[in-house]
Amino acid sequence: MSLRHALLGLLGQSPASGYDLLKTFGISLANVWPATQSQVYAELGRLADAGLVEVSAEGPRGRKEYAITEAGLAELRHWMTETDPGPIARRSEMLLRVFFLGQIRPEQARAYLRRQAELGEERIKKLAPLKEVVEKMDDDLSVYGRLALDWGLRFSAMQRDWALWAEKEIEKEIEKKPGSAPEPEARPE
Amino acid sequence: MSLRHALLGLLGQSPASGYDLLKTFGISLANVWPATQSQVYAELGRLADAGLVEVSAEGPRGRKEYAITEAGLAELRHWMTETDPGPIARRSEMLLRVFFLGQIRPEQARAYLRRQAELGEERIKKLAPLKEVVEKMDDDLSVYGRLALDWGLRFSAMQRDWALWAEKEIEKEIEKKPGSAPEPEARPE
DNA sequence: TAGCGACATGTCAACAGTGGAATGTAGGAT
DNA sequence: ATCCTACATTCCACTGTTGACATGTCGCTA
Repeated sequence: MSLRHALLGLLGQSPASGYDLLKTFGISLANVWPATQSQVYAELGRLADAGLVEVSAEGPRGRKEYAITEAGLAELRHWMTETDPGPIARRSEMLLRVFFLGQIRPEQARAYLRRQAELGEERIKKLAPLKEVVEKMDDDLSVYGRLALDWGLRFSAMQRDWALWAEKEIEKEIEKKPGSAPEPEARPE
Repeated sequence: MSLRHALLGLLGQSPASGYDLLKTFGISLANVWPATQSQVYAELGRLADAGLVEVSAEGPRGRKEYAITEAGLAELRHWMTETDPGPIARRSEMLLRVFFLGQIRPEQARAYLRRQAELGEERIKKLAPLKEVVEKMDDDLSVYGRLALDWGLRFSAMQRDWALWAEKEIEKEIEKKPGSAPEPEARPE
């Protein structure tokens, strides 16, 4: 139930409407905690019911600006300092497939890993330019957004290096026992 | 909907009952794709309805052993070779908090990152001994389980190094502007 | 032979997340 | 004056995930 804390965290920085928050989820938080409209508006309602946020202003078009309350701040700080974040990468489709690599032809398995290395490399290329953009943002986001960005960079590099290494491992395995390919492949039909 | 493919992948290696599969999810797949009883039995039923698996034998206690069908194999191979895995780490509570580190006192922020470094280190210590265990398993798992394990090791090391670095970055930030701590902390009442 | 633990499946309620549709308003440009 | 775009919220149906509960059987051992 961390969407709740994501919203509290955002409102802790400054009051905002659901619409504003949604934009943030679409940009800076998109990669760490995506959320949809339906989720955000619903959770804001629940948060208000619980007294953790309150409507601080109403604007045109029915706009409701929410601000965090004292209780909300306390909850936010408690979450940040007293509880451990859950496991990082609960599910990974990418790794799931690795377990089944023995069921396709070795060249296909190698291609898969090569592709993962490429994806890592691409991600680095996409993230790297953001570094300068983040540098110029308002102070908190500049400092902490940079930390998150760096995590992404390191992660992608690790992914790429691992995939490259893994591909070589499979190569070695092929040389060890050449004739062990599983049946040819789904027939064209 | 990758639980479906996880089951196909497992049944692609050898026929098994829901109970058997559940044990696998509890062990080797626990870290890449956890699943509960309810999910596994329900999905097996759906898979059978779709003709991707079939009951290959019935045992004592109502045991139903499922085997993958030709259609299932085709679907498995298609998934493995023709489709890209979804994004690796969709949500990360750990990184979400990083964005809000400016809202707690700098020492608390540093403590958080130090803790993340520790968790990475602990995870390495827990995973490293498994290397030898995996080495001794049946062939496919030995090769591919090792790849997955190595990913975990590299990931944890990356996490630890990043957190250590990030902590130093915050330290630098503190020195730059000393008096910027947000209000004291939730008061003890 | 009684009982226990492992085997084995099935069902249910609740919640989180996804995607889309419906509805309407304000403000700026033509 | 009109129209378009961005603003802004609400509702809904569907799927995936969790955890708990219910139910029953087999095989070993005390």
